[in-house]
Amino acid sequence: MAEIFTSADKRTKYCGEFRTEDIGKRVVVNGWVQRQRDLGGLIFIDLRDRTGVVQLAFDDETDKAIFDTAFGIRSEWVLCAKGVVRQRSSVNKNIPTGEIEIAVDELKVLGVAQTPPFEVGDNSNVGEETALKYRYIDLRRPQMQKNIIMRHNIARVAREYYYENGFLEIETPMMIKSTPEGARDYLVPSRVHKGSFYALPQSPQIYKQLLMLSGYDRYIQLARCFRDEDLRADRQPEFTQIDLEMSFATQEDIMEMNEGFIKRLFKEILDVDIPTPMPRLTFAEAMNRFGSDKPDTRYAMEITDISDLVADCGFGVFSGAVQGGGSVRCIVAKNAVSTLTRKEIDKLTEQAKGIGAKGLAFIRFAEDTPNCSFSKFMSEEEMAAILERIDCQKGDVALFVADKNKVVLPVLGALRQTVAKKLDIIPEGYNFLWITEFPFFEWNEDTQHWDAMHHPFTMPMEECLPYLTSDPGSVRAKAYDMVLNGTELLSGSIRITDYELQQKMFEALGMTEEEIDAKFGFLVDAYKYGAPPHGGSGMGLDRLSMIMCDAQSLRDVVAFPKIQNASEPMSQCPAPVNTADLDELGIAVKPTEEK
RNA sequence: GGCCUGGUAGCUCAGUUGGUUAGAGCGCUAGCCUGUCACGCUAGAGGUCGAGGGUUCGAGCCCCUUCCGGGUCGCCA
Repeated sequence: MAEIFTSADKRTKYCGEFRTEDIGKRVVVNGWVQRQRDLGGLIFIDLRDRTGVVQLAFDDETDKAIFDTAFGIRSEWVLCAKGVVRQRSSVNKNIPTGEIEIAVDELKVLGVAQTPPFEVGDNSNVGEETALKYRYIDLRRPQMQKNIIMRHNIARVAREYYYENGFLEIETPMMIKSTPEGARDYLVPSRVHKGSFYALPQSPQIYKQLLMLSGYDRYIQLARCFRDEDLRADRQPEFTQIDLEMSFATQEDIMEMNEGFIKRLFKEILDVDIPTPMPRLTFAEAMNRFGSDKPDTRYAMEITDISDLVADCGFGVFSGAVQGGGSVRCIVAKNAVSTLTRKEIDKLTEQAKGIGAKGLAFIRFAEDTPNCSFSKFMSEEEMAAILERIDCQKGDVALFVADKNKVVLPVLGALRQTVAKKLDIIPEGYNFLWITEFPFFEWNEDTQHWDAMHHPFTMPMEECLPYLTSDPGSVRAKAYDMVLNGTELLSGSIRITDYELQQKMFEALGMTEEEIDAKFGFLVDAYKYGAPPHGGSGMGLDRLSMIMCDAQSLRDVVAFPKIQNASEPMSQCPAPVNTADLDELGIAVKPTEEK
């Protein structure tokens, strides 16, 4: 039975904060039992809170009743202990409080605990399934507490920085109109308007733009966003964005503002200097050199084009690709022959096929003569020219893809990542860069029309305006992504503020007058009443936290995350609701088909 | 929806070619122990081998179906 907590039981300070200067003081501590060690006539208890542990000591000086209580105490019980801080007779150098202990003379059990399903210590190694089912226990682990506190500090620095720079924090609605573009919306049924639905926002995009029209010229929000799409290690259906918008600002201003935040954040939290301005690559350059619009530039292994060398060679796969308007390109993994065995190359081939390549050609330069999958189709001169172009030497492995550029580049980009991980050549550190000049349009094979790559409110680059309808594929946008170690951390753009141009963009995207009016009528109207030039960005707080915590999954930096099927193992949501509630909403659920 | 991968004690895992009674570490319970700190020592409890079906004299292991995780592709304006 738990004892009652009174004001006299409040902690003097947190467990992890006691030091030698507290010796001799009478103190109160509150916390959870990390471990009880019973040595016979002597009992030690490590008491834990979010700052660390402190040792409670019970010995022959201790009152018999208290000693007996301590004897029965088990892991994860919640205690209030009072006593005098004293020097330990044997110091534990591994913990900050290791020089002292508390000689307990009063002890209250505030909460008893059943044996937990897993141990809370940092050495515990629990599967995610179990951990998430008992997330309230899992969150007690020091590593989790560190991560959650780190995330808090990132949010704190964000608010401090942007407030200091004149940004206003303004909340935008969580119940908004569903827009069928882009990701699937989470829908919220309306009781008052039966058959009608709100949507949870995928981002505050439209509302923050309207705030610019209203004159709140620097806006920030730590905005919750929702997307009903499949999960990944770095993708949760609900996530948080450091969302901002600036009026009377250029693309440069917005990028600088974000760089300033990152610089300050990394200095303050990790004491790491991030050089600014950050390097920049255009989208086209990033694709050509790294095969990705979010390249990890901590290592090289750049893509080389050998199309001109093989355009007329005897290997049909290569010459055919080039003559068909595509290309042949490769990456070279230096000193990789021992890691990239034939078996490993076969695996890479499977990966390449999975992403759309028809196959993978290779040179494996293990012996004096390179082992090459296509050398029999090549003359010696052609082979020599290729080896020279790509700088492939003994010990190296070169991987070639031949196809349309749309296939070649992303496949090599993916292989580059996989190979770098296998070779373990990715250095530690934080490598930021900007990707700019994204294409405005993206051809959608399924619907056979152009989609907006970023979103339809993005400003095209001035020099591209003449080609909006004549050559949409060439139109680039004033859009920019900040990339950190191969992760897209931020995405933003300058917005269209001319409603006639906006109208044109909607039309170029194949939307009819009626569609535009139905979906974005109010937005188009708003821009008729005096719109300042503006733009903004959204930075993924979860991803940023993940990288700064050196975590492998968003689940390590989100307090109560969803698992891969978008459910939550602890509360077991989503869950069916009863028929009466559905009736009130005017909703009937179709029975799932019998299997 | 596709592909890869996993499911054995409360937790983390091992389990050979199909062969007797399925193991280890941690945790848990009990006893001993006055300086531990991942305390130590002794003993003990604890199993629907995810589920169902099949092959076999015999299945944790092989086959089929299915459920549940994880990763990834599609998807994520």
